[in-house]
Amino acid sequence: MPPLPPALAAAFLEGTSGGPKRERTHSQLLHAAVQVICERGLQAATMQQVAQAAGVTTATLYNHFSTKDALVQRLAAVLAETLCRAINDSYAHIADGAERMAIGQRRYVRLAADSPDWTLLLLDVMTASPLVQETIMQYPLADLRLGVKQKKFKVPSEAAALDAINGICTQAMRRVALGAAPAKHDQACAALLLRALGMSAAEAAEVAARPLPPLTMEG
Amino acid sequence: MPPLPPALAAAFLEGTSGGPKRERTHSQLLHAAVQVICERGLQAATMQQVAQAAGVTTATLYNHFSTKDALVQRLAAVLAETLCRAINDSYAHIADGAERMAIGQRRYVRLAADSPDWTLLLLDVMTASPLVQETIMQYPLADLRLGVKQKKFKVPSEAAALDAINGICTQAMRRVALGAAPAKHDQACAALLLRALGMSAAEAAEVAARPLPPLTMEG
Amino acid sequence: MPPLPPALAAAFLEGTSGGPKRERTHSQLLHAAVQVICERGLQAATMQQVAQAAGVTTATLYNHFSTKDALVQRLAAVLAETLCRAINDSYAHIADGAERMAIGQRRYVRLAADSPDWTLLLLDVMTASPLVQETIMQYPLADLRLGVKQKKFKVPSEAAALDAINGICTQAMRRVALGAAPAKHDQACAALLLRALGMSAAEAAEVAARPLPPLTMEG
Amino acid sequence: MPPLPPALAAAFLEGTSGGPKRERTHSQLLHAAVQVICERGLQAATMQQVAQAAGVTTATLYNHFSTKDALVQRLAAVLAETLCRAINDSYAHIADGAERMAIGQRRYVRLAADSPDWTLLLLDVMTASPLVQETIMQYPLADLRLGVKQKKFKVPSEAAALDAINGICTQAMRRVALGAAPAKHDQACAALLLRALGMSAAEAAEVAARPLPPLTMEG
DNA sequence: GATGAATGAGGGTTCATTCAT
DNA sequence: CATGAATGAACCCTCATTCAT
Repeated sequence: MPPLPPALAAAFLEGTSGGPKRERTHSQLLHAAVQVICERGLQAATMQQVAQAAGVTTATLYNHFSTKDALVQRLAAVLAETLCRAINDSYAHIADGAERMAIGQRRYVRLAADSPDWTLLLLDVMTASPLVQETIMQYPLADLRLGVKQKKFKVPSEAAALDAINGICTQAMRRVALGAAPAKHDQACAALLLRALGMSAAEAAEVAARPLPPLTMEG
Repeated sequence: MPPLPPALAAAFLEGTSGGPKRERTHSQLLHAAVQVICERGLQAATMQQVAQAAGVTTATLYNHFSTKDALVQRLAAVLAETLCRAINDSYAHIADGAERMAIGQRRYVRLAADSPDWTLLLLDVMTASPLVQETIMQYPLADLRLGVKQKKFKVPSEAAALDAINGICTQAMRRVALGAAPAKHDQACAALLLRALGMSAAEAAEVAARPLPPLTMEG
Repeated sequence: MPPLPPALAAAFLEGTSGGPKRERTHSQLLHAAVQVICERGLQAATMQQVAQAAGVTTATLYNHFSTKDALVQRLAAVLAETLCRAINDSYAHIADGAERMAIGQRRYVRLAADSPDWTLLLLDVMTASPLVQETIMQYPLADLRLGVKQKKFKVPSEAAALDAINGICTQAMRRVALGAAPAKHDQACAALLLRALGMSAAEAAEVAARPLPPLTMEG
Repeated sequence: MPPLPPALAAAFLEGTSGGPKRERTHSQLLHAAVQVICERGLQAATMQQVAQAAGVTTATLYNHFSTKDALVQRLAAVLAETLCRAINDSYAHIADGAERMAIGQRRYVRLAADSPDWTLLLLDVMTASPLVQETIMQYPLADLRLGVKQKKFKVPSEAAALDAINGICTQAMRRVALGAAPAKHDQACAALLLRALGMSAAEAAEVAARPLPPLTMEG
């Protein structure tokens, strides 16, 4: 399963082998979907391909997900859940809103370097699932508010700030995934983001350059 | 053609009536494509529907565009060309790189308010056509470099700056097109962008609040 | 179970609560089938839907009826049995073959007014089950022969008479069930039938207008 | 094309070889539909089978009939049109409403003897297409009214009379098609029908026994 | 006897695309 | 150049039915 980010594989794969049969199949189907969508793209991927990749018939696939859209939605939700939890847990011990923001941002961008295909899948899937997008944005939103309360950030509107956070991150991920980014793109983008949110250039650069806490699923 | 932004309609429609027959048909086909894609979405739109909307047979449509992808690419190129030229022309007389940047950004965001469907089409089409995206980005890139030369901007890397420009703008457009934006979202986002590019909060806010030059196609 | 004709519900429902477990389940399955087929139509109804309506799994349903056709056949038989017995019992005390014929006919037509969905189901199911149709026709056949023996009827052939009986009745039921029948359609059709079987117009009208004996399941 | 009633084949087949290509294909598709539905039954017949029988792909079939239902409706309409016109033309010269009624009825019943499969198709298709059924009933309705005006018929209600006409005829056709009818079933049923409509037994028998005018398409 | 899970076989429908005219 | 007509290749989805537990 090459495209799966190694750091997240463990968490996402959990349940593949244990648990009752229905849940095992369910997991296998989601994994097959990841594989296929990574290879062919979201809209070119077919239910048949997913079923075949999972080693079941389409009928079985439809027993678990009543439509292709339902499968995609569920996949988006699971991916988002897994990813957000993993990243967020990695900096649970950081109290500084600005640093939290920078770490989150940089983690996503680095993910794109580690697993380009997977990242494009994620971006595709998010666009197709506004609900999940909102779920994801809860995390940076919390950090944003924390930073504001700590007087690190000052923004004209929360909506604009969210657009900056989401927009810069998304764009950076896409660029990195496509292989068109210079070195330390994650830091540069994080610095720009912090500046957009109201920090001075110096501060922003410093916070954005701090070492990233490790990403483990065991914490 | 309700979804076409009125300000751009004239420019885009040019060529519909004049010129040799082949070019007229060509234009009509592109217009039909805009209509259909606005109504059904990029991927749900079919060649048959486009042909019918243009009042020709599919075979004729294929005489002009050898594949659906070619049609979409061409449409993207024309849309981008028209839009960029119009917006860029509107602030040709502005010498301040920062103000130029802000105006460009705000114009795009306002477009989303005026023509939500058309905007979503544009965003769709851009995602599907990296080449065109690059073309568009030439304009803000020039303004970015101008601002840097004028010491208004200071950025860690051009790539990061472009991601900020593109990302914030795209996200803001989407939010506005979906009707989820507060008032003056264009100004707020422009201000954030200018801050990201290195301006102080005060300066950024002032520049972002300056009146927008009118958008005419005749100038 | 709204579509079940109230007068027949009791008889049809008998066995739902009493008896050994297997028979109770059997009854419940048939009832579920009635419900589902009334709602979706005979051919659109699926075994899954029937099972779900009965609160069991499809596998259980298949434990009782080896195929969908078997279920339908059994349902047809039970419906016919229930219905014929009820109607026939209601005029057991009538000795006049012509009156018996008229009552039977009118009862069926009235059933269509009381329970249109159920009636359409019945017609569907009959068409799909010639054996059951023949079973039903035994009752009017007996009345026909009685009437002939009593010199009330005189027909060129039994087959033709049966076609008249069955055809007029079926058609009238359909019309009534579809809501396209005038008032007293049952009497009018019964009168036509009696005339077809050889009675004078005056006699036919008189017999067809006699009061219907009540339809009870207990008598 | 065994199941097509020879007498009607000519009329129905007209257009198979002449005319523009689209219409030729259209006709071929309808013929293929007749064949397939006769062999497999209405609901078991698939679009694929029809397409294959016509020697085209399913896509072509869908170019002509946008859904299976559309195909069936159109087929019903064409069959009804062909059949009604042929039968009606055959007794255009008869002025007696009763005789017209008897001829129509008998022709339909005889049709069932000549082409049992085709008849069952017709009955199936009619049930699935109430609009067409109404179209067909226009012809006997006209004869009914004529007979009433001529004082040959006297009926309690037009609706009841139509049910008798339609019901007896349908039932007789089915019985004959299934091979369960005695000799001269057409005459017997016609006589019953005329009696139902108010004629005396003697008159009815006499009218029903008159020779049938020939059924030619050339008239 | 009931169940959970799975499936084989196909059904209707779509659409980008081609080619003789 | 435009067209009418046709098509190949899937696609999403359904459902009667089975079998290990």
